[in-house]
Amino acid sequence: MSDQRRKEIIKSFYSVAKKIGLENASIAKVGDEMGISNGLIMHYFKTKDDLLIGLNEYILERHLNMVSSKESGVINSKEELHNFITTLFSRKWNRYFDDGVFYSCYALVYRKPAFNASFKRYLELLHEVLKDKLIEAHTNGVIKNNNIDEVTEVIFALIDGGYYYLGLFNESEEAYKKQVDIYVSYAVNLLDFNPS
Amino acid sequence: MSDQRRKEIIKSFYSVAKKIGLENASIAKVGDEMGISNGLIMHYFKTKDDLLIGLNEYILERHLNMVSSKESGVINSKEELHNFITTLFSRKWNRYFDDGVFYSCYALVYRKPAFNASFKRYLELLHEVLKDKLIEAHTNGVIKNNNIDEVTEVIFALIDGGYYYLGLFNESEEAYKKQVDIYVSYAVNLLDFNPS
DNA sequence: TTATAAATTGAATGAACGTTCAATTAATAA
DNA sequence: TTATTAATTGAACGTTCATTCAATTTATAA
Repeated sequence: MSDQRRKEIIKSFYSVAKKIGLENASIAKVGDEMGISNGLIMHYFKTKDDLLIGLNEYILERHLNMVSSKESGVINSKEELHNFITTLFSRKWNRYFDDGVFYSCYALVYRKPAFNASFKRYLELLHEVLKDKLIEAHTNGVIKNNNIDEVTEVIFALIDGGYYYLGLFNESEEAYKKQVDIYVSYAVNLLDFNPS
Repeated sequence: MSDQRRKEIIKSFYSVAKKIGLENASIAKVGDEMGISNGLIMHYFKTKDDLLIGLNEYILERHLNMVSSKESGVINSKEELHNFITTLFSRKWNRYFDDGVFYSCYALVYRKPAFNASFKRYLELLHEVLKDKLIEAHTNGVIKNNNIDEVTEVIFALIDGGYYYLGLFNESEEAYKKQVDIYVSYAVNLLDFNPS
């Protein structure tokens, strides 16, 4: 099956990029990692750019799936919503997920239209996930704020900006956790909880 | 003068990276751009990695200087503070400043300790600029909120997260401006202005 | 079994890469 | 002027790069 091989190649490309950086990940190294010839990779991807686009889509889809699956539960209480938002701020994602490769892909957004389109779609879907959760929380009377659209955007700016800043620090430091708490508490404050 | 040549080379490296991406900017291309031999570049930078580190420091210093110089005025009114914060959210920076190259550098933070240290220092100084402004505004009775440390961090998360998201959109779109307004208004709301 | 298609190989291509270095030119000091 | 140092050249090195392709193996269908 051709689609499966393509996915295998993308995964190996990702694994190589993780180790040595996206800018150093070459076709030959992916071939070595997989124990196949470089010619075979070129058979499934016309150019290296195609492979890169494939990797980008794979990464974004993977992240989106992880976030979506986390939110399977229904929001019926302040605690549940608080937990969900805390999860969004956490760095546990990057265990399945390399921050360096991710930002290397993001950087391409400014030069390669395919990356821009991919990222845009991904981010809009990601925001949708939180938005749906907040709507649910509002419907269930957990929160009072009904300006869900705006609050979603603001919370996601906090998430992304916080992630960017905290990428410089060590997760295990006390200062790291304190900083996350600040972000989470300001995010939660926007929601105007009903007394429970 | 040796230091000046080094800076010239870094600037040309930056200029090449802007055009074709940091990952494609080679020593030979920088030499071509400057009309000098590639050997000369290696004379001023032992390795390409040294040149990359030089570029990173140049970019961050440049950004920091631009923000610092913007804040020369004293904050004596709500309007002045509002203007300053709006400036921080704006994308006018990237006229002197390539977003793609910037994020490519940031991505290296996760693999190269020198980049991590550089970025950390830069971001902490950058936060300091806003913090000082807010302290000033508080001293001058413009704002009441005296939890300046936290508010600074939250506003900067909004700035960085907003910048990240809006990088996908066209600056001239109406939606872009609306989104910036949301970020700015939420940032300003944190400050608890005195009636003027 | 045989014919056809798909998957895979691996060598070859030319270009570009970072780096080294002996040779040359320009600038500075004695 | 001459001696010394610094700036600069450009060819050469060995490697790696993405890409091409004819040849071969493996799978599928008739």
